[in-house]
Amino acid sequence: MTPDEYVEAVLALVERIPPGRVMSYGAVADALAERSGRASPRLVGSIMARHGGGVPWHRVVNAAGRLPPGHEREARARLRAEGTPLRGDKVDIAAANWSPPGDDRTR
DNA sequence: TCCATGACAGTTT
DNA sequence: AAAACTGCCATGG
Repeated sequence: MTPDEYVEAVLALVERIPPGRVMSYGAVADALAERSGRASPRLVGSIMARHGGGVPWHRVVNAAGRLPPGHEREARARLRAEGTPLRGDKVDIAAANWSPPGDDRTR
């Protein structure tokens, strides 16, 4: 799989995240690992930083529910507008965690 | 080609 | 419970 397609797959998955829900970078990487065979949370993060400009990146947070550095304010505002379960300035992962349809592991 | 860096995660101290 | 350390894989210099 070429890097470009990998990026495309990540963006596609992020776009599929329904409003009010979020996914951790690790979850995205894991879901993608089944198709690409290789993935790491860092990669997803890097990809989002470089190509995340056209997708709801605010629906992707790190495992701690922490918002991306430099965009915390914006992400917080958007998440709150979408009804995402927020715990202070973080996302309530336990309640907002989402997995893509077709992924049997969490089902 | 090798070294350093990065919207992260999981484990151990 | 919080902080620090190590592991991950691809990209940039």
